[in-house]
Amino acid sequence: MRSTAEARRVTVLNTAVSVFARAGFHATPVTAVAAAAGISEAYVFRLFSGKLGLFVAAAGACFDRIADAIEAGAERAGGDSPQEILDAMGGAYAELIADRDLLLFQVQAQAVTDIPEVAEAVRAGYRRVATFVQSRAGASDAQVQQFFAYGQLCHLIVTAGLEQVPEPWARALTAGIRHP
Amino acid sequence: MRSTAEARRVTVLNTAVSVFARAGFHATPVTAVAAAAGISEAYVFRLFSGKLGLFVAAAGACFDRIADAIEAGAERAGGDSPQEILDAMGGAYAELIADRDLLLFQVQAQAVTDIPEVAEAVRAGYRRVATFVQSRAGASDAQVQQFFAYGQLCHLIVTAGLEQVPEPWARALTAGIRHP
DNA sequence: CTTGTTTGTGAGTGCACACTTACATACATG
DNA sequence: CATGTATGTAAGTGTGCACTCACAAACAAG
Repeated sequence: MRSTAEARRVTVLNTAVSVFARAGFHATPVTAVAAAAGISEAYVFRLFSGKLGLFVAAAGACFDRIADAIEAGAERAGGDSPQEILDAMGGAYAELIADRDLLLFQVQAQAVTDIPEVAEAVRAGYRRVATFVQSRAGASDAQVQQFFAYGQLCHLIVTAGLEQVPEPWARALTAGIRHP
Repeated sequence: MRSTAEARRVTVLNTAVSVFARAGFHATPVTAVAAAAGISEAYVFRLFSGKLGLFVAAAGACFDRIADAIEAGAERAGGDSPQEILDAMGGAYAELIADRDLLLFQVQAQAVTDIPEVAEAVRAGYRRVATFVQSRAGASDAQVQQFFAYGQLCHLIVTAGLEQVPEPWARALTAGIRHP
């Protein structure tokens, strides 16, 4: 016994977020997650109820980390106005996704929402983040909507690699987005 | 000989967009596309260079249809101001994606941008649409950016099924989005 | 009708991968 | 030390799927 099962689950989940982020649910064999976590494939299947259970749990971990980062960002806001708090949250989010894993995992999760369990996990994640953003910033519906619209734009920018494209249209889409 | 190979390719591509849209690249067997197109799997492999070639070609067809719709929408704009033309384009896009296939295909394509050929196809698609929107509407960079940000928000709304969620946060995110 | 070309398919082949089972090893407790 | 329990794995098993190949049927042209 090197570790407790619960501690293993936590480390496996964090590596699962990173590994699933690259190639997505269907293109990522459980072996890849197991190898990255340093344990055997068989043990992953004992820790989680199948590949789907692992992915859904990883989605939970992903949104947990996002919610925590946004919450911490709000604490560092320069002022009390909704827009100032939203900007602080956006900045914290931009810093968090600099390593791209959390952002890409969200994209991968949205791509497999034809699986009901995944769709519910995605809704639960955005429910948590959206309700917190709205209540903590005291922002209007329109401000919250804009916050998430530009968040989703980041998904396009990163997946398409637009920050590497020097053409004018790409510069227009990436303008003002903090180091994505 | 029932049809020419070129005509077959066109019909296969349009069915491929619909079929890939549902479960994505890796979870969709070529058999599924072939069956939906009413031909054998073997013939699909003769018409296209492998599953990846089929998917990339389908991406081209997808963005072709989007570009055409936006172009047609611009013609029906109520006025000449950039915002009016953008609104007309947005309306045309909203109508087009009512059947969800084109929208979901974009999501699936963005999810497999770890494959370089797909990433390039996605960039080419958005390059075409973005440059047209900017030049045709005469819109500012910020207006173009906003146009695409809210377009990407539609992806989240549809994949997560937010239009079916009666809770306040979901209403905020979907407010003003035309029948997604 | 014969020969050639294009359209089309049935029947494989080989491999990757989700999931299981039987077994091993560490640690705790009496 | 004996027994029990939790952690961990090696070695399968079965299936689904990308891709191929040998072959058939339709059409064209001489």
